[in-house]
Amino acid sequence: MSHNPLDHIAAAHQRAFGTPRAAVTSSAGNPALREQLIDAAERLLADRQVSAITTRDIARAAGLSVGVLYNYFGNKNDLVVAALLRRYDAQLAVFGEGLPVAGEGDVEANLVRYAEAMFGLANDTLPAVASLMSDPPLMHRFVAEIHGPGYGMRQTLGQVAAYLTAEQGLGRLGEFDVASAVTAFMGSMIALGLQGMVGVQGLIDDAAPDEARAEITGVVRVLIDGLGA
Amino acid sequence: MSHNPLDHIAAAHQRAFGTPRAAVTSSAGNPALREQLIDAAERLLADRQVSAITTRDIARAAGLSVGVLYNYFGNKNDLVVAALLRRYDAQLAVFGEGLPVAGEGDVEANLVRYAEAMFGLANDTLPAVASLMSDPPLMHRFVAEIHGPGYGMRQTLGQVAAYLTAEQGLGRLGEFDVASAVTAFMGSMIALGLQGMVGVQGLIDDAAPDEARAEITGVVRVLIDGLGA
Amino acid sequence: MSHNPLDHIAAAHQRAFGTPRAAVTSSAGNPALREQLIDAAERLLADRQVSAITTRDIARAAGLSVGVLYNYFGNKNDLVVAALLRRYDAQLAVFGEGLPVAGEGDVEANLVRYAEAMFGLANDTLPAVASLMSDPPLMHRFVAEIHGPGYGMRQTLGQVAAYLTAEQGLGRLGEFDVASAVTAFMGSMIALGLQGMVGVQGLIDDAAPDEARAEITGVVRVLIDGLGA
Amino acid sequence: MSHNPLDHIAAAHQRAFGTPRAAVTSSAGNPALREQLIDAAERLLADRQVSAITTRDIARAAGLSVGVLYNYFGNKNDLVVAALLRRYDAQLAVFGEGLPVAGEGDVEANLVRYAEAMFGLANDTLPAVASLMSDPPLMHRFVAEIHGPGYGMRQTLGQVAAYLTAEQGLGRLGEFDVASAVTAFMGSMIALGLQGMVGVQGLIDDAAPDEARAEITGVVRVLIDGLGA
DNA sequence: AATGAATGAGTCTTCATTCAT
DNA sequence: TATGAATGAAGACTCATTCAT
Repeated sequence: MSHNPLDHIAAAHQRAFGTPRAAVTSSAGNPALREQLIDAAERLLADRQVSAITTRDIARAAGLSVGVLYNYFGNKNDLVVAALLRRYDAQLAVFGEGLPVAGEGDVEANLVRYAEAMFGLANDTLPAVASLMSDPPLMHRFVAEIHGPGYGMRQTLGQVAAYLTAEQGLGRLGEFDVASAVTAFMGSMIALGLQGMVGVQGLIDDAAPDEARAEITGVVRVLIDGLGA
Repeated sequence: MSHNPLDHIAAAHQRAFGTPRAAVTSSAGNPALREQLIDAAERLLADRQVSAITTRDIARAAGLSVGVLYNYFGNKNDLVVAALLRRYDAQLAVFGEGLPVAGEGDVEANLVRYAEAMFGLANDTLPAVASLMSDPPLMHRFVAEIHGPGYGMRQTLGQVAAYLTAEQGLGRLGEFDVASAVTAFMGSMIALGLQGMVGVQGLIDDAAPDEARAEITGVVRVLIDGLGA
Repeated sequence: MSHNPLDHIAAAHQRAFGTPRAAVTSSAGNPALREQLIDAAERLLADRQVSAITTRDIARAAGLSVGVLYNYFGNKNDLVVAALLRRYDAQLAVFGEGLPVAGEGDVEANLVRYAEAMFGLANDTLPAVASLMSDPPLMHRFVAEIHGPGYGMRQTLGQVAAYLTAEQGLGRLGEFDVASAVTAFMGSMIALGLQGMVGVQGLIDDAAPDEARAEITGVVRVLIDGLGA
Repeated sequence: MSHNPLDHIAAAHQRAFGTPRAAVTSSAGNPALREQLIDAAERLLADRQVSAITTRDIARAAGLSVGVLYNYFGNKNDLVVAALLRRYDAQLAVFGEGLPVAGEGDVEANLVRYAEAMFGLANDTLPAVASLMSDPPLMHRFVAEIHGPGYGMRQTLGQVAAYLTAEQGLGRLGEFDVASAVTAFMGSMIALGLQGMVGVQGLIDDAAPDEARAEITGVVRVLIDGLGA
């Protein structure tokens, strides 16, 4: 149990958030401006896709000129990656908040709450991921960047894995491969998120986004009970 | 159970794939050229994302001049949608092939084969879907287009649903909500697919794409057995 | 009187309309198709400006293929010139119809009717002239073409000149330079025509196009009475 | 007579030419560049028609790059309108200069000088107006733009109207409708101007542009004496 | 160091003209 | 000879990046 490959993450997390990100680009004098730019880009990223954001947009949103961008970042992509990372971090940071602790409450109810958190994460994260897929080099840079210890989805999923492992230890859940279970959990939530993203009547099912909640419960039950006879 | 909302799909599928697709755009004389253009676009779509493909690229890849595109399609997007649909159809067409029939063989082995097929589908389909996310209007056109009877992912998932339902009827699987099970199945495969897509070491786990097969089996087992005590 | 420089025109007119236009281009087999094309172009010219008409438009309107155009005309402009000439001829042909004869009726009323005819001509003709001004080479070709004996505005104005001269001979009008009078008459009507063309509130005055009629009468009176004390 | 609707224009004129034009488009930093672009466009407008001028042409003529155009104008048409207005203003500005005052000199000689000024204006203005006729939306924008107080041809014609009215008041000209007289005057000069424009041997008469002067005198005499017995 | 105007390559689209059938 | 699909030059406009101030 204590050997789950995801166990080491909490520590890594602490380390990671303590140290500043490796400088993506040639840094310049005023760190505040760098932040201003990232903040602006992050804000724009919430509404639009990467490809729909121009350097002018970012500069205007930051209340700065386009030129400064190149004082703090090698190019537009460097800034976008930084903004994406910040966004990502913010989303992951809230993930764990208020999630049930192993051994407390009803297991099924707890799992539903975990599922809901994962569903929210998928909804927040998927657009950015999709956005990056349009730009493979950018994607790879992003992935390389978040792959440092303590970053990324693994972090988050580590919490899920830890919960499942703990409940197993308490005997409140059966024997199963935790990593696979995490994949199934997260994947189900991604699938649910894609539905709502793709239009009123989605790629996967007809359910409107609002009905997602109901579906989450259904999926959790299947995952708990299994398909077996 | 025999009333699962996905039940009617198999029939629709047959109907749909028998009739040719409604013409997406204004057509011109030589159908071969139209195909040539779609083929070229489809080929490019395999490598690059939608936004990275120019009309010149397509024309060059097709061995034609740029102007010809507008003899067969109203604009670049019309052609791209056509190419995307073709890609999609080709992928869906092979989906059903050689999949196990309910009642035959071992249930778990059958489910692994279904899972593998879904995994392949996710791998083939996700890039295009991601690509479209960068271009919401195009995405909506695409979704509207594939939403006709007999189209889309729902079709395909219908086959999975039908299999699960049939095995339930035969008593080889337990009681569960088929739609939720399909979501969990497909979602797990999407999650696995995303891993491989996102770089050597993925968003979700560290497994290289090659190890996916092993993971599929693991996930299927979890789905069958469930997490319950 | 018999020496007015416009006198020779009537004869020239007869000559001109008897003989076919000098072949503008390499002619081809079927004269009917040539006409079909000119007819189609002429029809389109009534609605749109030269620059807004494509070879495809003409071909479609003629019920022919684009290629045939180049069998009967050297290029698009040759056809346009031919159509413009035909249009022009048709407009001039109706000009004389029903205009008063010298010596009959009231002179002022007669002049108003002439003025109205000129106003109508200006309205029909100005757009085409303007259209040609956007394309100097085309303009020059057109002008060269209509400059043959018996063509063009001179023809028409010759009728006005003849009327004025005749009334002078009858003593119903005073002594004045007929050519200058024709210029003043036609010019006034062109000015009135430009007004209506240029928008609700024109370049020259505020009068709406509908009020033109009233203005015509006013102008005619000024022309008759003169500005002198 | 002192209530002729054109009377108020002189004052408006003074007001208008004192204040800078309302900004036609989104402006950018360097006003000199804006001028450079307008100057270049204006220069090109002297030779070619609107439709024959490309953004590249303007940029090259201005010694700038194409992109800069969009820093100072929303689009090509905005710049063209600005250039057209500048051309127009320059022409109108000189119109009044050195024109005779009512009560001084010989009335006929004065009218000839007015006529000559109008002829010059027609020659300078007509090409642009014709140019715009090929592009109705552009024409309407231009007309709307020049329709402000103190703008446009009406302004200029107001000076003519004022002169005529004043001479009437002094008893040096008879009774006639001033507005109609202005139309006849301006129209005659437009007709004369069109002749020279339309080619060596024109639409209306054969006179070469150089002979225009002689014709002006002839027309003025007719306008003064009238056609009446 | 910040500014923001200038740059110009690159995008989609149109259309007169050609030419194989 | 008629057809109409193919061609490709040209047009307006965008936007990441540079650089003089």
